[in-house]
Amino acid sequence: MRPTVHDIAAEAGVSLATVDRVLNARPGVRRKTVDKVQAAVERLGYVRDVSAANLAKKRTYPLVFILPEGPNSFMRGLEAEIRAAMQRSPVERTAIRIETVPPFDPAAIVGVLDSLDPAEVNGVALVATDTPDVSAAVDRLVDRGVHVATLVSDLPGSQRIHFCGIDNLAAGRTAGGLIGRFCNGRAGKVLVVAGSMKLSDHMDRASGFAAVLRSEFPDLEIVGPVETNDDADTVRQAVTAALDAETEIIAIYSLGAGTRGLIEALPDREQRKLAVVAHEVTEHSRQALAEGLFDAVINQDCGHEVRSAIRVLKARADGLMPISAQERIRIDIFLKDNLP
Amino acid sequence: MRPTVHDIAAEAGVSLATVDRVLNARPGVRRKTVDKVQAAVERLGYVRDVSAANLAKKRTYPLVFILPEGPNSFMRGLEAEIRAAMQRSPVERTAIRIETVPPFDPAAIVGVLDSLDPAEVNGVALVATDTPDVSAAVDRLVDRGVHVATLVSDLPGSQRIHFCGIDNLAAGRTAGGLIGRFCNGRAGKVLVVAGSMKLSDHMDRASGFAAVLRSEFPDLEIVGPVETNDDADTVRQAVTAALDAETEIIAIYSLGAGTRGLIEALPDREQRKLAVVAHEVTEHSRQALAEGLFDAVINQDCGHEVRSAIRVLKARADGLMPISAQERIRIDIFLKDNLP
DNA sequence: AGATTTCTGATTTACGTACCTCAAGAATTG
DNA sequence: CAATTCTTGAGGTACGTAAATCAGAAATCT
Repeated sequence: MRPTVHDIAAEAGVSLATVDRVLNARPGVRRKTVDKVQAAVERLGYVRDVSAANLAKKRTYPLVFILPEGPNSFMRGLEAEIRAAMQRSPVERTAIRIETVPPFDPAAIVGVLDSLDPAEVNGVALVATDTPDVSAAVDRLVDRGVHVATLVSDLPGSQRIHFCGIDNLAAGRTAGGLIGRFCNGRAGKVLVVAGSMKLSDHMDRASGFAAVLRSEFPDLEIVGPVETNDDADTVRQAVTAALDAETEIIAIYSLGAGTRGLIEALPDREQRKLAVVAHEVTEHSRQALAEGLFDAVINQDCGHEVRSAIRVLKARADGLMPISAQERIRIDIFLKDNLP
Repeated sequence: MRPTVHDIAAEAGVSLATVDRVLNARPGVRRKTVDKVQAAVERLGYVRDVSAANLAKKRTYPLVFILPEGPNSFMRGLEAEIRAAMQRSPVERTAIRIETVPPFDPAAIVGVLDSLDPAEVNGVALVATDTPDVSAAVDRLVDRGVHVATLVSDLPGSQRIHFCGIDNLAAGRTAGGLIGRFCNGRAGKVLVVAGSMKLSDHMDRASGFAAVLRSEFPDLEIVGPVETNDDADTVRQAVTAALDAETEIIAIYSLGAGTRGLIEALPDREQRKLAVVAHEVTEHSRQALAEGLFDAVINQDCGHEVRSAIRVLKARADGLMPISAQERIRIDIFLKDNLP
């Protein structure tokens, strides 16, 4: 039978109330007594029964998610996952609110961050543009006692407690490794299409990609990155223009969104053998994979990211440090052959 | 505030005791009353508070894991994950026992299965050889009222309730897609190294691999599969012999274990440009990837598999059906660039 | 109708933790 | 030394569900 607080009390030779004070870090216990209790906890291997604890303190965690509005499939998928988490609210004792802001609009994010009331909000997860004003607004919010985690795209200079997303440098390297191997010895140019260099995830992917090409595949030369603001039409025009202008392009790495535009711009498979790697499994990219138009798609599981963000924010609200090893989000690689 | 059993009782116009009888499927309630209560549950959107329920019924789930002994790194990793789950036993209310058997020994598995007492064991997860005797022993155990799940390698003909593992056909296809693209137009032979065709996971991988090569990369011809019983020394000898005999081999797909042997048999990267894809991230394969000796490693997260097995067996012990969509184990692809 | 069986209500206890109050003991201060 | 503050003990209630008992009501059968 696993030990209870009663067993700890008996073992330590103190009362139940004292054990409770120690376990919940309440004041009014002498240092020596605290040690006695903690020793007893160690000896008996006591672990708090989370079920019972949750039952007793019927605490709820008010959280806010901030993400860009607009047609971006990935962001809409992210929103769907947040809504799924809201469905689980009664079980997880969360109260989640979603705030959407215009994409690529630092000022809008700052506005939302500054409007949050620490009395009503326990934690915030946001998809941020990596700009100084957003960073400052995050720091202000943290100073006001709200825990902040970044989602999908990081804010490295800020006081956010955690980044819930993939290692985008590694993602870029992976794309480089794949494209390099898919081109397999052929020399030529690789078109890199990005959304915005204001986003740290796009920046990181571009860097990682360039690093691998430079060191491992020196015969491949990068064209770009072309910035498209993740807009499908812009992507289509940019890719079409680049393919027309540069006949030596043998591969494309699309590290942002607007995948539909990329697909529309791609020439027939037979005409021109391009190695294509894109990001995020969506309806469009899935079909492009299946049809052989894309060779690989790098994906981040936004369900994992949302769940991780909630865990981390809840843990911090309880004064615990998140176990970062457990919260690592993996980079998924999909070929047509392993599409779920 | 979310509704409680008391609210249900009031809403349905019955007593708490009756609500309890209905919710826990206890006998002694008229059909009409059951409907009334269920209607009230629907109306109020009642969901059982798992914390409170777990607290009240202090049930434990005795489970048994059966897996092969021996030096196989993957199996030892699996065992480590099971032991990690045992650490969580107090929280998850499980009582897990591990039984190891000699590898590739159906009779030993049968022996263990037949020795289990339904009174003491609630569920079994096993890494099975796909042979008729094991299948029959599983069916006997199921008939005696013990829930059985297969782990890593399936037993398709049996009455196991669930397979906790990856889609190995898709894994084989993925390997085919990767190797096909890595060879990129070159014609030649591909050596396939397997552990044992008694294992359904190895069978499936080989089939999926062959299917993709046949349909998408007809210039690549399969040599093998060579059976090695997952023994490193046998793998080394087999690969060395094959490479000596067939000078046209340009790629290797190792779909089983004994990865150390494969690494030892591989010629210097410079000498002979081989595309190599293997399975499972272990200490050896990780290093081979990092050194550029392997091009890709396909992995299954055995931590996920163990946790999934426990969830499934617990759910079945409570008479619930597992949500199969949630229990799908993903196929991980690792390059040197995205190694965790 | 009465006897019997089948349902239902009312009530209680337990699970392990959180959190509260009140009183009394111990330690510290002036 | 007394006055004060700090620690501790004892005891209680609450959380929502499970599981049990027992008496009484309702339905079914003879």
